[in-house]
Amino acid sequence: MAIASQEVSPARFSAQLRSHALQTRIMDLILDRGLDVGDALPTESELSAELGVGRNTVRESLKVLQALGVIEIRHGFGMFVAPNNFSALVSGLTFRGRLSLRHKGEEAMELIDVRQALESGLIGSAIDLLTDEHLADLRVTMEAMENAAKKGEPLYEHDAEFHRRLYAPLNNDLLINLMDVFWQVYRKIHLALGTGPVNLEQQTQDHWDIFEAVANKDKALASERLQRHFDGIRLKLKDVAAA
Amino acid sequence: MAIASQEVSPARFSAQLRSHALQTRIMDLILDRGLDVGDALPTESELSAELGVGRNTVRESLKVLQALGVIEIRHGFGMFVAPNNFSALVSGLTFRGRLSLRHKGEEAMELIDVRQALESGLIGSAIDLLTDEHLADLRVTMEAMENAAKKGEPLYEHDAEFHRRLYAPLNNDLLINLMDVFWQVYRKIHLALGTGPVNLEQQTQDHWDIFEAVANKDKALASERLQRHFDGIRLKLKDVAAA
DNA sequence: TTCTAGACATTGGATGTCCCATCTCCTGTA
DNA sequence: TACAGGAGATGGGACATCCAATGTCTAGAA
Repeated sequence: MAIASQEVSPARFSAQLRSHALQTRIMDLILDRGLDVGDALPTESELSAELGVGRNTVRESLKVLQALGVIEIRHGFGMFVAPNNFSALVSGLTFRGRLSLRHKGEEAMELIDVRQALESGLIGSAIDLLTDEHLADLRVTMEAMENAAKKGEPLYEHDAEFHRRLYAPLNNDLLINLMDVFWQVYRKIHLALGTGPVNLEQQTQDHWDIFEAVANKDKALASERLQRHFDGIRLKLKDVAAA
Repeated sequence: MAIASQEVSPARFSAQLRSHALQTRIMDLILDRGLDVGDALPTESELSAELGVGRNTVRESLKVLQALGVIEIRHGFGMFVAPNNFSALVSGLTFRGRLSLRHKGEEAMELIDVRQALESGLIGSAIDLLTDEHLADLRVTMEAMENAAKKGEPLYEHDAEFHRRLYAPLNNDLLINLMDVFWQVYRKIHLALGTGPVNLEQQTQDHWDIFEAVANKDKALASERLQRHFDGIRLKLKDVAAA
């Protein structure tokens, strides 16, 4: 079989393009059939037959699509169109970050720059759309963070939750996902470097300050305090990297 | 062979985790050996032997790493640590965008929001670091855009180049890559929708306006004009999606 | 010295086989 | 009747092996 003859089979196209083309064909198949998030894809064997390529080849593309967050593979059950989620990017970006830290750690700094720009740039819009409910959620998160700090527990999750909820009013999944990715990458790099001494109280106070500005709907102050928050993170990262 | 017995072989771990673990092992191998961008990885067979898994299995993970931009695979030659590049993300994000357009196109709008926040948020820092050389590059790009517009050619590439150069002073590869990804995704979605009527002159003038503000180092004005630029894009996208 | 053809190493792809994870449904029991 | 447990079907996971395709490098000829 292998009816690859259908296409002109340019043979000059680099293999990389062929591989990429297969991924595209599968994505097109999903779109053409009107499959939506949660819907099941054909089985590997069916895809292999329909696309005229071996099952291993199909599997390689499917794994890539899984890594790209396009589909979700459930062993023994089937494959499904995945909900939006960028967790896949974490691996790649983390690798980049760790690779760069061997040199000068510049790329890790770039990541902070992007986070800073995104967050301080969007805080104004977020405040515009902020409701009392959102604010209540934020306060709950802050209280949880404070409790954790008193117990000497790491604040990773609460910190992430705070930033996630801060931008929830924007109702922008892409943004939330991106920020989550950056956050996780930063955390992994930080852990890989070995955490320096952390001042839990200072960290909590920083967030309370931001919270206060947001609660008062003071856009300029909130933006400024976010800027400083990231400046602090940047300095800390520089210290750790130097050690 | 298949000396998987080395590890406890938990067998209870979901397959997804095992797959992810293999990718991580390969990345760790790269980092442990001190391989740098451009260096060659062991061959597929060697990896298969070293990691104690079949070549097909290794290949699946390698394809994923390629898709994540971690490695570069050259048919018939070998595999190498890839330079930083996020082009892989384009596929996944484009798929998301097209999927969302079947509904209300919200996710495409989210993409514009993120671009707007990034660009208008960072233009200030970019202007701070702007040199005459950067400015000259920008002017060249603008002149090329104007020429293309006069000939009625599409401005896609010049548009992308303009934004790329606008933030070149920041020397932040992550940012440039991200913006490139967003831009390409936007373009693909736009093409998939069928381009509506485009006003080349207006588009060029928008960019000249931004250029002027940047050349005058007027941060506030540049930021505002960038905001309006994206507002225009957003409106246009809404029109096309509605049609 | 320069160009070309072929050997070689390495990845690309196909097929078959077996294993094992998950779900479904049916049966037996309370 | 309702619930629990297990058998079977479905379908992905892993592997071995073959051959094809391709980029590199080298040896030989002009």
